[in-house]
Amino acid sequence: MRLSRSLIPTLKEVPAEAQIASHRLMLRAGLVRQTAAGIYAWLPAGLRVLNNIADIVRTEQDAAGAQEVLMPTIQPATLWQESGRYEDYGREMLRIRDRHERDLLYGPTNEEMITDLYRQSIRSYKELPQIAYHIQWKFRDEVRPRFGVMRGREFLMKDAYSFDMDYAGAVVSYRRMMLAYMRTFQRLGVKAIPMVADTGPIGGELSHEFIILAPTGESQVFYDAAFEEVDYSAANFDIANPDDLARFFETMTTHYAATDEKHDLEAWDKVSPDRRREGRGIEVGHIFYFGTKYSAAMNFAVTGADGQKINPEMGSYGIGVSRMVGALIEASHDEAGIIWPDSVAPFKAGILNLKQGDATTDAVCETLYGNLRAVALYDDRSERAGVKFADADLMGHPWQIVVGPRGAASGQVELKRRATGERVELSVEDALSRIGVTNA
RNA sequence: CGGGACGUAGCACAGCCUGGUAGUGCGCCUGCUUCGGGAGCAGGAGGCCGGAGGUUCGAAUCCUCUCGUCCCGACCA
Repeated sequence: MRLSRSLIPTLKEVPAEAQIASHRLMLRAGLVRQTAAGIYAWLPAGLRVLNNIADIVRTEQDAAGAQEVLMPTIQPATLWQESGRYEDYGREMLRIRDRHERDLLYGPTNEEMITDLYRQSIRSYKELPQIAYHIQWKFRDEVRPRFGVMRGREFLMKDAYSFDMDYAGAVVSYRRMMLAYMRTFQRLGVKAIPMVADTGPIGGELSHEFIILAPTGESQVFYDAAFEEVDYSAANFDIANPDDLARFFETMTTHYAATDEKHDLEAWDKVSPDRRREGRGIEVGHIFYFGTKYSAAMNFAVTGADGQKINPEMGSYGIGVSRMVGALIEASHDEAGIIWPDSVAPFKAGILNLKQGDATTDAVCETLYGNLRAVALYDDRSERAGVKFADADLMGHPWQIVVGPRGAASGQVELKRRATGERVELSVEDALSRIGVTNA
């Protein structure tokens, strides 16, 4: 994109409402604008990040054997009355009434709806197990939205639901999702630690929160270094193989990990001191098994091999996609701005034309832009160099290609790596190949 | 949901106590100079002071109501 023709309004000063780093940077870098408390419009650069994250989540869900669906944002109250949650959910649920006085709601989650969809069509044990997911906007009318996109009222979430014939099958689905999550977070360029979470009335061990490490995270976390050493790749764990999943699950659950609320000093003492890791974290995902809670309440039963009706065992698996945008920034920024991981950056590279209007400089920039196109943001504004440097650092492109009149005259550009600050002078061709574009 | 603040130009804020022609910095526009880390000078545009009522000769300023936003705490992807 050409910056001069883009709705990417960077800000030099910070709007008063933004307190935490990610919120300030998201506003300053022109990723989002607030529309109402906890409700944001995603501008071009922000939307690209959101889509990049969603794509990675999607790829890993598909690889785990989950199938993508898309359920609506608006749901009929009747479904929730069946499960009893219409009354239980409280004021967090945004309730709506249509012109026919029918009660509707803006979905905060989708257990009821997915259960309804399955009960309509799935009759036999031969059709299970299955996992379905969707990436959809949710609404929870938080009393106090804050931290920008990290705790908004409207948020984009990937939620998956598993259906199995028995507990053993549900465990396999659970582990499969857990592995998919670890791979997802790895690809997103963050360290994530699974932590045992409250299972509430369901009981059991099958509920985990995924905390990604960020210096400004909301809770203190303690964990064994073992989590940082696991090889989550397909070479090590075949996600389709239950034995591999069992081995994976064991490594995830035998090592110590807890947030400050659940920190167990006795157990912590047993972790060898050189392996103790402490940090702060942000919750970005949650998976849990809840048995037949919804299948029983909503009368979803399939015929088993023995002819008996059985309520499938269910689990649900969420990743806060929009929250992840904020969390990634919390995990990766400095004084000057955002430092995007390559995998999610809105633009792989920023092209900085330091002398707009200079024939040679313009020509070199156009060549670069012609090769990079959609993966680059070309700063073609008639701004001074300092402004362009500052904005490029703010926006956090992994690479900056700095084109000045002196270098341009001899075919040289400067390539800067945002994460390290390292700069090198090289030819246009070499710059392109370093970035990973080879058709120069 | 308890507690506390704040709404004045696109952004950050002053003015309000003590009513009397709405200001500053940044940003924006024009010109000249400058030109590799948020330039300088000169000129200019931009406000129903969140909204509604009230008090007053006169309200950004005082009073009442209302809407919105933020912060702390309890709660959540």
